[in-house]
Amino acid sequence: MKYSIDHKSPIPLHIQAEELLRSMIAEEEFQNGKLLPNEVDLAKVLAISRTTLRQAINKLVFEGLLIRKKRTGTKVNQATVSSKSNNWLSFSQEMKLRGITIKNFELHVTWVYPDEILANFFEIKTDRKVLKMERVRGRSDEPFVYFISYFHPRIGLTGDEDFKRPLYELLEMEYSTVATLSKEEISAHAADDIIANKLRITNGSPVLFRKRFVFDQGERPLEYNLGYYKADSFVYTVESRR
Amino acid sequence: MKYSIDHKSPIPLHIQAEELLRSMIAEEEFQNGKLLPNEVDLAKVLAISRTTLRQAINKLVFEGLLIRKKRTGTKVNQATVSSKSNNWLSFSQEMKLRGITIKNFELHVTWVYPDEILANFFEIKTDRKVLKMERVRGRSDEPFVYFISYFHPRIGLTGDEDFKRPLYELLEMEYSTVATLSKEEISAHAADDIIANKLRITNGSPVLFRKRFVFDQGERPLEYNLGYYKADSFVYTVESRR
DNA sequence: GAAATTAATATGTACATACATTACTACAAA
DNA sequence: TTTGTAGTAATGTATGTACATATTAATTTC
Repeated sequence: MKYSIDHKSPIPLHIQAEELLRSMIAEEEFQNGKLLPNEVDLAKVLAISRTTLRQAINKLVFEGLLIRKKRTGTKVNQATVSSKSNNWLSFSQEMKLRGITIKNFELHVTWVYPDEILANFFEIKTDRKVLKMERVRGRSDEPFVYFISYFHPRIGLTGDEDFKRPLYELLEMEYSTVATLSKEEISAHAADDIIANKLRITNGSPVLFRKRFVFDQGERPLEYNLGYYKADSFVYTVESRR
Repeated sequence: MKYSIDHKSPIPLHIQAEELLRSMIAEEEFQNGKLLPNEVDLAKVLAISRTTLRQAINKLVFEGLLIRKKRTGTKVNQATVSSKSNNWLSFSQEMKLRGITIKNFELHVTWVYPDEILANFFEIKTDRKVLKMERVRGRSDEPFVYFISYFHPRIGLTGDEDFKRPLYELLEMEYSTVATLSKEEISAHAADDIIANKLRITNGSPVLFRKRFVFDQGERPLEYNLGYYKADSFVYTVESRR
């Protein structure tokens, strides 16, 4: 069986089902509009109840990844090209979901002294070094984002970690640190020398700038992240209700 | 009983329950952190099954309006209350809050035929005219945003309204149309001739571009709004929790 | 051949039920 | 005072079942 579910695992079945559906979604044939197996059959194959399967599907429908249609079936939502704000997929996962393979152009990890702003956010003194990570990423030979991240020393990162793994997974698995709250500020800027160079664009070109403050469960500061996106390569979507 | 559900109504019970929860959420005491009735009891009071009630609660939890906690209960997510409602301040209110007085530079109102995209969003034919509003606003003698808005003919705007009043107030008071859902896309662009001219910047300068789809209670399309903000004059903030 | 009818098939709604897990409370033991 | 333990109250997980509804596809009728 290609897909299967472990009934003995402590991980809830609907979560397993959700993960499984996500990997199905990532597959090319479903990306191209092929219908997923119908609920009754799929539930039978996975040996879970239809209710449980629907719980998993519902979540993805809500996220906008799947679309249901009566008498027809359920398929991947092709219209959803842009990302949802409250979905916490990491950058690479997000891109993978859209069939874009990410290439890392640069990856520098160093220890630096924080400036005033950073020390203030982390609630530490400026003589305590923090881990800084710089990263340029993009598709094929075209970089489109330049990230700078600072991590709170509390986490316990050494700098020798495998930063090619999804970041939040790394933090969650290895350092039992879970990012639960993020405050972001988005604005447009003109690229300065450094950024223009990293993104291979001309000085003064537009970039989307995202500043991100990430907190853990206890609302303690975790990460300070700056992202410079080449214009038109990134669309930020927000949905709000009152 | 204050809250109740009509079992004879053709509207699904879980939808009725959802609406009911929304009105509970709107109440002050719950806004202030009071726990909702527990699921078992509430289901009993409403005479629906716990499963059905959970279906309704789940949706609101997904939306981030409610937060569940084991052994404690379910309550309104206070973090979203503040930031979300902030999001819904109108432009001039928002600016007033920051001590900036807004000046209107241009205000054009015309009737135009919608293009394909707009007609599709409004779910109307391309031969039905819609109201278009263009606006340049800023502080003292410096314009910093160029808005283009299209309004659904259903609303009943004539074009002779006083558009200097706050927009959402106008719609709510005079046309009993309440905007409840907005989907936004934010990206960075280079200004073209038209935009550069409106904002008095040079061609190719960075602008923050915000595309906004606004819906009413019934999720029917209301307004399509394009906003071009001069770089550094506008920061978009988002807060999200998982 | 066109229009109306019927059947089939997928998701949609709803219930009753059971046990698991989490985390708070209170009390007892060390 | 601290630590352990049992009880309890809430949400979390999961199943089986039944019928409703919408939409496509096939069939019959005109």
